[in-house]
Amino acid sequence: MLLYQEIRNYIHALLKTDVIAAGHKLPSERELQQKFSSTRITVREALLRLEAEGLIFSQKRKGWFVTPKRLKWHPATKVNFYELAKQQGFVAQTTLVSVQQQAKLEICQALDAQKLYHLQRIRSLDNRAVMFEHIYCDAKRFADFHSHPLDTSITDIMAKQYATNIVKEQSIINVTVLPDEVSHLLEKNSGTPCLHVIRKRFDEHGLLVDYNIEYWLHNAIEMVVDGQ
Amino acid sequence: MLLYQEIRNYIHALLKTDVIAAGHKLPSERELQQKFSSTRITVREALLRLEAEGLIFSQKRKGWFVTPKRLKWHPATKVNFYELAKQQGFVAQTTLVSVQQQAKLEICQALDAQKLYHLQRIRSLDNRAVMFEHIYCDAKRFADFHSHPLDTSITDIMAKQYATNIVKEQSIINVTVLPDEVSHLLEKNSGTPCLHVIRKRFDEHGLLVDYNIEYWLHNAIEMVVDGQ
DNA sequence: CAGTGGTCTAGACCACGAT
DNA sequence: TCGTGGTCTAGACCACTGG
Repeated sequence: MLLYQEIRNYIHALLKTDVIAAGHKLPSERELQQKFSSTRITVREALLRLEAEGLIFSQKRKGWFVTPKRLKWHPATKVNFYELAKQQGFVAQTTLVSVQQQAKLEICQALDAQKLYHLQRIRSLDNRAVMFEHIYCDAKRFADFHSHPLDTSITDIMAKQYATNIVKEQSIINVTVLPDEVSHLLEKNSGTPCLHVIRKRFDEHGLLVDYNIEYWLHNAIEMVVDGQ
Repeated sequence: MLLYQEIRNYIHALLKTDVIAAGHKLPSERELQQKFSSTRITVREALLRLEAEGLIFSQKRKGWFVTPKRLKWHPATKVNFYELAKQQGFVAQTTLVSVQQQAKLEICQALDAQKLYHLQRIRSLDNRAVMFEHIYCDAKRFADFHSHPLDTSITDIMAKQYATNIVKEQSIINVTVLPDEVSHLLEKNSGTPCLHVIRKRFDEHGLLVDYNIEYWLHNAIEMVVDGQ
């Protein structure tokens, strides 16, 4: 049996038997190294695989922790993040990182807009940052958008303040790693796995309302897709 | 700038400029080590991140290769794998690994069956194995199932031979790593990232028809989900 | 057979966190 | 200040691939 597999199995067992509960800290790399008379490289081999598996995650220079349960997420239905989280026993939070007006060519064309609002937000579950998103929408259609509380539901603001309702959406989802700017914002290491989601939402006339790029930590969600 | 980031950027550039085309081999780890006056550990740090990103993959002891383009997959619609692949310019293939009759308790209950057919199959695109699946269905409902060509479309066989049509399905999707048995079958390393899909399919009476567990290489597909 | 990636040892220095 | 993980060096042996 490979050594890193033994270490992996050992930690697996710790998690399975709830010796270490969700959110709690694992023994340090050096402790594990001693326990298995090995080296940090080999210990990290095991830890990185467990991270890829979604069972543990690291916080920069703080340690390795057990991943909390995943949020069940329905990418095919327009859901209110807070509602969804609450139903599943999480406390959800949204932080507005920045609001800008700008004009990214490709997205302007998609939205048929001259100028864009560009929001950047972070979403957290139980105080754990799990998602970063860019939201782009037409600055003309949503005039004075920044005067609304943009750390709440954008869908609600669009519906109530701009009589704009989302009736259709499309998501394109890839497994990849966080871009370095995003890993920095989420206080993650470079190379952290994630789900990259491009989400387009349309109104009743079939017009594109907003264009969103989301990065979800791969271990924070479970997707549920109903079909046909 | 970190050394492994430099190596990563270097390879990024090779891919971006098509110096190395999809499916082709990267320089060996030792070549890269020399080029950057570094060590294999650091080179592998870069390669593993590029793998997590989905840009390259390794074949055991053969080398690192550039990932071909991803198959666009619609988990919310029942699709014919061959059709889908063909439309996107891939040659698809299915290999039957095993057929058994058995009685796994949990799945028997879900299917309300006494005995199950249990198929194991591998699916390939352009001769690259990209998915492993378990298919479970009621052995009584699908009597003599094994007498049909089980390396073709199960949906078709059920429709044509058993007058059973799928009208609804649900998928639960998680990002994780291949279980070791599966990584072995797909000739992948232990710890290879994947999408783990549990797919349940129902007939017009709302009865569960089959229960599938799929493991897709994370770099082989892109999910497209339409909503509302 | 030589070359490849997979695994492993035994160290080191650093930035940052907790205290 | 001390412990943490993040990065890096300089080697090694092995199983397996390919010619």
